[in-house]
Amino acid sequence: MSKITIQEIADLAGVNKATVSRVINGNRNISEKTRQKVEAIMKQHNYVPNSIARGLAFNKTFTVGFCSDYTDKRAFANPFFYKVLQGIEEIVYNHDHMFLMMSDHDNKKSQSTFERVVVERRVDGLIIPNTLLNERNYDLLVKHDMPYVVTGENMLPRDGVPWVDIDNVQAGQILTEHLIDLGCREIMIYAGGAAAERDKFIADRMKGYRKTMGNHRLDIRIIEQAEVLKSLYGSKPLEPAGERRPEALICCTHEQLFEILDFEKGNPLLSEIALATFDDFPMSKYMRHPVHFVEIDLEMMGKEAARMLFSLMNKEPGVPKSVSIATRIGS
Amino acid sequence: MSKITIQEIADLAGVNKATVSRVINGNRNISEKTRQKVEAIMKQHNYVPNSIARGLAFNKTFTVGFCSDYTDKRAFANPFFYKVLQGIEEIVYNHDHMFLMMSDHDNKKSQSTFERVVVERRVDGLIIPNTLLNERNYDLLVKHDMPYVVTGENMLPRDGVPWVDIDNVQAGQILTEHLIDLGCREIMIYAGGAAAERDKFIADRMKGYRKTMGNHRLDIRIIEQAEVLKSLYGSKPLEPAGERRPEALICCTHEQLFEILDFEKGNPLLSEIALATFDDFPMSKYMRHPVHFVEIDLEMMGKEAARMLFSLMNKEPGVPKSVSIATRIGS
DNA sequence: GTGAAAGCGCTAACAA
DNA sequence: TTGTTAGCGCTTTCAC
Repeated sequence: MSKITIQEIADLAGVNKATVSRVINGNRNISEKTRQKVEAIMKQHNYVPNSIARGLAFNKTFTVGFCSDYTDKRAFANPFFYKVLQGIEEIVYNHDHMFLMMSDHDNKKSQSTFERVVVERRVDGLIIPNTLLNERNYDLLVKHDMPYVVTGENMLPRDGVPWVDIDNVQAGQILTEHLIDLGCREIMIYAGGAAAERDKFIADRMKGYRKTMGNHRLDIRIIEQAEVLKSLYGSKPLEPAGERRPEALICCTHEQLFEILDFEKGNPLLSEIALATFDDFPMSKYMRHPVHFVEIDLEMMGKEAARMLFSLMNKEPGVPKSVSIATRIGS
Repeated sequence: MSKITIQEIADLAGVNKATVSRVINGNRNISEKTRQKVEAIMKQHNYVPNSIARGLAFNKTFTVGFCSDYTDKRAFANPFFYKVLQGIEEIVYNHDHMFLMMSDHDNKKSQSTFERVVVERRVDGLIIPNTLLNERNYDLLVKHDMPYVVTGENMLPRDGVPWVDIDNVQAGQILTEHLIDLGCREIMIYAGGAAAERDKFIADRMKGYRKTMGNHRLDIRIIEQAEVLKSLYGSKPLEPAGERRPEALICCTHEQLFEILDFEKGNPLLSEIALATFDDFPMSKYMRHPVHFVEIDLEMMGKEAARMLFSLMNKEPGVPKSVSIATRIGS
């Protein structure tokens, strides 16, 4: 079954298929009588226009794509990553579009998936993580005039790249503020080696920390290596100020948090420190060492990205080129 | 740009577009010379056939869909759910198809997303969770002759529904076996009220437990309510056998595990018991109360589902109507 | 207000 | 081996 076409509906209704098309597309140049008749027939036969044919005629796919970074296995393995998808998905379907999800495999043959999707015009717009926006992909998008939005702050030195990210500076601030509220004064931040230089979001979180500590006239203490923590409890601490015991440690990423947690075993003194990090996860309340979290609304991030993309696709004027999403302390 | 069509390539090569089409589709009835010339032109102009037009001509979309159960918020919120997606995605793109992901919103207007996708033939095949295979959707799939595979054992009383699931009986067995290996003898299983009747996978896990306990001539102890655990340590235990202290407790789902963990706080005695459940998660090693896990290869489940779907789409003979995937004890 | 016809970009008979 | 022609199902001028 299911092969019912616009022509058959037209025949059944005794009209031309152009008329049926007008009904489908809500064209107003049509008598109420005809419209009703055609609609009745369509309903009766459960007629639904073939989206492929429509796409061909409109030169549109009514589909939005999301391309994840396959090389970054962690991203795909990260459960929270998917909250973003969920947010996107909701907006996309509210706009009566479909949602094509892919990861950027290099295909054995010829092109990467990303390239294929752009070049074949399988979608009308694309959302990609900032890690995927390199020179090559940027050029591809521009050349093919494909609307897109980047999740995570854009790192490519190009102007006008639309992106959506959480406000990492603000996140660093409220987390630090929260620890201060809790009574901590000696608050350290673990930046993990060169990570802060590589990843701007880490640098931003640190900036928020710095700012808040400054506001409260508290000393900034940045840890580069977990090993440093050991000496903090020695008889001769690194800090010239002497015996100031650290009370809290902010980890900029979950990986860093894990590193500290692993490190903790050989270092029981660490267990006296309040641990804190960004982005809660389901099992956090059952952890051996309690951890303070910032709540990051990744679903909102997905939604904002999708909204921005539709604005771009519709060529709406005055679309902001970037959106930062505020975070809050989890309850 | 990017608007280059088959016709223009044909003109450039001085041949008919049918000839170009033959080159594209690897038709062998073509001279090597012409093929080379056409291929050169295509390459030179980065020509890629428009997938929509191809789809229309072939009456195929080269796309496979996955529909998640939106009403089951837990499923979408469950991080592990996405490992399945990852598995599907890999197979789908290896088959040179696209992957359309959706959840089954009821659309404000007219139909549900699921229905739209099936009816508009947006995909050539569909993977859906068993929770979504109700009478209505089943009829829709059959009526529209849409190939599909179900993840999770099929619960709808229909024959020939193709499904992929993990082997829950086997999972129950190896988890029980593992606890026995660890020296536990008094092993309980927490089935959580009417859950076992509602969800077959719970019943299956219990079946595996029963079987293994029987093999080892150990007593089966099924807990229906967490409260029962309290009395086990009382002076007059419920069990007629008297003072047999439970040594391990198997929780059939993560929700049950959480329930027990929450319960544990008011019940310090519980902390002596070994806890076990199915399907590991990233943070498990940092939990206050160590938990034993069965490793469930959800990615494999996705892969098998996708493979089965392609077999169905290609009308291969002798496709097995269901696949059970073995689990193992995590390291 | 409605119909006829051309065309979206591609494939697939059928001829030559 | 290649070109011609007729669709695939829909939209959209342009007449009437």
